[in-house]
Parts: sequence; structure tokens; C-alpha cells
Amino acid sequence: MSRSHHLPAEERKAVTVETVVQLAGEHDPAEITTAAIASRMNLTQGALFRHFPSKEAIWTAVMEWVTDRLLARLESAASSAASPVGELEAMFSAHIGFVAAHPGVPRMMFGELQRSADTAAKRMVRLLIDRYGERLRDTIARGQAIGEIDSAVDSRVAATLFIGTIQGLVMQSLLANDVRRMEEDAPKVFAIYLRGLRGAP
Amino acid sequence: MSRSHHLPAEERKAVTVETVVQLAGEHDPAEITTAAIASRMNLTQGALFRHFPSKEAIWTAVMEWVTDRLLARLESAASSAASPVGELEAMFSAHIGFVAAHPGVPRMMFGELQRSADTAAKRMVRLLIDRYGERLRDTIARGQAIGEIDSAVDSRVAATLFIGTIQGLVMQSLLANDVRRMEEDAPKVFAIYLRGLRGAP
DNA sequence: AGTAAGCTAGTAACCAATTACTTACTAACG
DNA sequence: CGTTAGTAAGTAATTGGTTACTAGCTTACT
Repeated sequence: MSRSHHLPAEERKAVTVETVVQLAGEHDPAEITTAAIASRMNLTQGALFRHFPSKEAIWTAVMEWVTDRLLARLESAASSAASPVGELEAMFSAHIGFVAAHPGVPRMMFGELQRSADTAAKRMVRLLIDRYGERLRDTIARGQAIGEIDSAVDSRVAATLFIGTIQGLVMQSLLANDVRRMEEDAPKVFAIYLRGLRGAP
Repeated sequence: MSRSHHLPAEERKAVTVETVVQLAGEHDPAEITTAAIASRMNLTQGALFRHFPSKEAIWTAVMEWVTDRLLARLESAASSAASPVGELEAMFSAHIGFVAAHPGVPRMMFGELQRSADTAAKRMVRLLIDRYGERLRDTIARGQAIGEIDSAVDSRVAATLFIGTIQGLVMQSLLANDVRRMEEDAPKVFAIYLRGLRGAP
């Protein structure tokens, strides 16, 4: 098997995306150069441009990969839950698991959102979070309809808090460079969040 | 008054820091060049290096500014509160207000934490968050002692969630480019958080 | 043989930092 | 009280290093 040399275009693209995701888990995404990507793939820097017209196109492909994978994983987790609150818990856990498996993902998303230029990659991140938030609002509203969640809660705000809660955990793991603690803390954090939604019994 | 030209060293340093904070509110901190800083100050690029030995030193000074201002503001807010829960609410509101007044601050902090190099600026951000977390844990513990907060809650996790909650709001405002909505949502978000801490009556 | 993929060796743009020179302020002295 | 020497601050131009991207040639697969 000639793993490294002379891959067909589609495979080379896929390997490139996975390499970038991997590198983003180790370094600041802003510091990931095309040379670094190529080097990790045992390839020369120029060869990358056979498959992508620009570096920007690489980032776009990576964000597409992230969007597809994350949303699929969330949907899959939600579908095997029995109730709205169960859905929230499943999505929370799935999201944390995804981030733990790919620590570069939040770094890339944070980094991309900082950019002032309105790149395709940035628009993709925006769309992802929009869709995510809408999905959460829907679940929360269903929870309110059946009385699992206090109907006085603003579902948009509750969705914001859901995502923010995860971002806080991620940020702490980034600070401490300790993914395991994030996974340990996640259930406790979710428990507090959920109690905030339920309201007084 | 010769506002622009020939300022004494200390004033020039202060102006530089404020300029960077301002620029960070408009662009990705990673894209802020020494030329851009100087240009905004009506100064040539090289002149900056009369006052700072390196660009890194500029970032260190900026982070020092942020640390001092933010912690002072939090402490001041907390001191005028009547109870632990009141302290939390005051700190939450003060933090949101600070970020709304200086939108560049969270961008810089996110950006600095991404860096792989162990810079002085990064260490300063780490220290700030550590001190902040400790301060929160202390307040939460006092709240538990007097029964304002459920004693089953893990104070470290609750402190993480407090900071994460703010980060989530900030991230959303960064996404939507809408600081006002963040300030409107903040009290609602805090209400959910607080209910999560109180426990069943 | 022909094409898809990769390599070598560039180039232009950009950026932090430095150097040599100039201008503005300050204080000491005649 | 004004001249002047010394210093602090700023300018213009340049340097070394890095980066995304490209052109022309070579290698591997069908």
C-alpha cells in the first residue's frame, strides 16, 4: 500500500482535511501554514495546490467536514432519546464527545469567527451555529409543551446558554490542556443547566 | 495641545495599549500588525519600538491592562452586594458591561489562549482566569454556607459554568455583531443559571 | 502513450525589527 | 534671560525571514 504517495484526488482531499483537523488540535489554527500541512502528509507544499485552488478553499472544505460530522452526530444522538430533556442530554453528551475526539474543532471555529473578512468558512460556521440553535429551540419548545421545561423560560436564551455552557467547558479544557476533566465535569454542568430549565417543582 | 506628536514615554505606552484594545474590537487580533497600530496612532511603525522592545511586549502590556481593569471592576461590583448570590449577580453584570464597553477584550483573550507558544501574555490570561475562578468558588461556598445555594453543587463546576455562560453570550454577540442583544439576554441567562444553583426549595 | 499527481525552485507580498538620521523638548550655564 | 548641549521621541528606509501561490519539469499509474 502506497499510503503516502500518489493518491487519487478525492482521497488526497480527504487526507488533507483530516490532517488539518489533526494539526488544529496541536497548534493555533492561525499558525497552520500550507507547508506544515504538506509536511505532515509527507508531501511538498506546492502539491497541495493541485487539489485546492487556495488555502481558503482548504479551510472551507474543513468546515464542511466539521459541519456534516457534528450535525450528523447530534442528530443521531437525539434520535435515540425518549423525551425532549433526554434529547438535550444526548446532544450535550454527543457534542462533548465530538470535541474530545477532535480538540482542533473548537479552536478552528473560535479562530474562524474572529476573522474580519467574510470568508466562506466563516459563513459556514455561522450557518452551523444557526442550525444548531434552531434545533435546540425546537427541542426546548417541545419540552415546554409537555411540561418537562418551565414555559416561562425564553427558548432562544436557553439555547444560547446550552451552547455557551459547552463553550465554557471547552475553554477550560483548552486552558488546562486536559480533555479528560472536561468529560468528567460535563454531566455535572449539564445537571445544573437542566435544573435551571425545569423550574420549581 | 500636541495630541499626536512627541508624547512622553509613559503616555505613549498608554496610548498604544488603548489603541490595541480598540483595534481588537474591529479586527482579528492575529491580524493586528505593528504598522496598523502605528498608523492608527498617527505614528510610524518603527517608532513603536522606542517604547516596546518587541511586539510580544505590547501584548503583555495590553493583557496587564485588561487584567487590572477587569478584576478591579469585578471586585468593585462584588463589594457593593449584600449577599453571595447578590455578589454573583453583580459580578455577572459587571463582566458583561466590561465586555460590551471593550469588545476587543474577549477576542484578544480567545486569541491568546489559542497560541501554542507559552508567552507572557498567555500566562497572564491564565492567571486572570485562575484568580477569577477562585474568587467565584469562594463566593459560591459562602452562598452554600448560608443556604442560598444548594450545597450538593460542586463549586468548581459552578464557577466554570459561570464563566462559560458569559463566554457563550460573548460568542453569540460576536457572531451576530450585536452587543446590545447580549446585554438584553444577560439577565435572563443569569436567572437560569441561578435557578440551577439554588436547588429545590 | 497519455494523464494525473508530485517535485524543485522559484516570486511577490507582507511583517517585525533595526539602523542612521532628524526634530522637539529640557536644563544648565554664561 | 537666552543660548546651547544633551536627551528623548519620531522618521524614512532597509533587512531578514516567512508565507501563499506558481511555473516548468519529472515520476507513477492505466
